[in-house]
Amino acid sequence: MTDPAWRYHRRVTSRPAVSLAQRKRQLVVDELTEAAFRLLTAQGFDAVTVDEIAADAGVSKRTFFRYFASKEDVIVRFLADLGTGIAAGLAARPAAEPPSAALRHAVSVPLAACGEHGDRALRAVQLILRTPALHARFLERQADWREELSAELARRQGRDPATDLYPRLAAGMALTAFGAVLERWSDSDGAADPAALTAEAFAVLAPALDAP
Amino acid sequence: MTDPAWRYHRRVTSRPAVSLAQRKRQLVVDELTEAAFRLLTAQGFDAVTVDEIAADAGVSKRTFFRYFASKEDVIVRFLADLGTGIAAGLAARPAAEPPSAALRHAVSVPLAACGEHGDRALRAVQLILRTPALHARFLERQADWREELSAELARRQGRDPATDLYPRLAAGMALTAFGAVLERWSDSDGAADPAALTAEAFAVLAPALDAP
DNA sequence: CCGTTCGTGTCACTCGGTGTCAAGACGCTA
DNA sequence: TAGCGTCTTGACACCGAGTGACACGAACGG
Repeated sequence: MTDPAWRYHRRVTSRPAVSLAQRKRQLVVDELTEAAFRLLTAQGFDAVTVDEIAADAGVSKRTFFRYFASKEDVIVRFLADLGTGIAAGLAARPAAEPPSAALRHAVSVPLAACGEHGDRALRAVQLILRTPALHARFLERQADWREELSAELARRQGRDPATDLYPRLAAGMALTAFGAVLERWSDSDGAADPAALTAEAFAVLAPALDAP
Repeated sequence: MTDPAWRYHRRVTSRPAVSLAQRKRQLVVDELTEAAFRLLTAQGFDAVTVDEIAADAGVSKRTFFRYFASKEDVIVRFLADLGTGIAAGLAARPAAEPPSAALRHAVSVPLAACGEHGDRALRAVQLILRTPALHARFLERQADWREELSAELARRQGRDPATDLYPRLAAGMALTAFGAVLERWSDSDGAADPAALTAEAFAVLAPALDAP
């Protein structure tokens, strides 16, 4: 799950690039995720038990918890994985770029990934935003992203995060924008353009983000 | 719990101002909250069961859940109740006041209440910020506050929340400041001054909050 | 004094989540 | 090909959060 790209590797030598065991593990992950999505989106989060998801995927409940930390994890990971690269995305931006533009690009990475996945990502977002338990877990993840973003911002601008509130606030603002865009996108059933919404949101935040 | 002021009413006629049943209920709430605080702060959130809290307060587990929706609720409610008035606090500010100042005052209300409760509030905040399960629930509450704040901001400025991102973003910024202040206050073991931190945070946000 | 209402404890149950263990599949080596 | 260690799995037992049902007793109203 950490690097989905492996799935497209092809065996070129007598030894496979990825082991059989790895492929089997990925197969189970996919099957479980698929089953969870189908059942949860159809019947609601609370109406489906972990046993049902596991049975639908053809494994035991115990095995489910060997792959996912919690019932929420199956769904949240879908988005959460997208956000892990957010701080790295910021680090990749040129140092001369103003914070508002750099942060906008960093946040656009997971947002763009959302758009690509199309229907699956949209349903995940809608399910998360409408289910309190999932929403809570998602916010927890966002708090982790905020720490990373904050640290990277402090490094980038040579600020001391222990005394200076700016990095923490700027990271929070960027994620506020992220959340707002996700909400609009979800409410519009995918009709709204995430990139346009992001630009609009950062236009509002820019005066504070780029203040001297 | 919705109106703690009743506790200070005194009986002036032959009929008590509040019924015996009400006072008994409040007594149970206090006892349960007290027990939860003592046990959870001493041993950690996961190391204490609801049965233990209930037994310590002299009631059954079933009764605990008649007063609190979940184990997290006992602690989170402590802060959550403070935040319910945030939107009302904003509504009470003069219409001519710039958003940054109005929001700062609105957010200061629960923050000031924190300072008054002294040690109890500090321990609650520290427990919440250090316990993932509690943190998640707290963030959920904050999301509720954000909706209220957002609606009140839209009303206040005559903006349409369906098309205009500003109210949603401004509310998010205010709560980002709130969270940052809480974090600093918690990390400093109560040494930092919430009011000063709040002023500092809103100085950063003001350019975006008050932009034309 | 009696019927009603309300709060409570007990019991039984569901479900999320974990520890343990034995059995099977795989890879390596002789 | 037989044997051996490693990894994954399912089965089972178990804990704790949370809920529904019911019966009991105390307070309230007539």
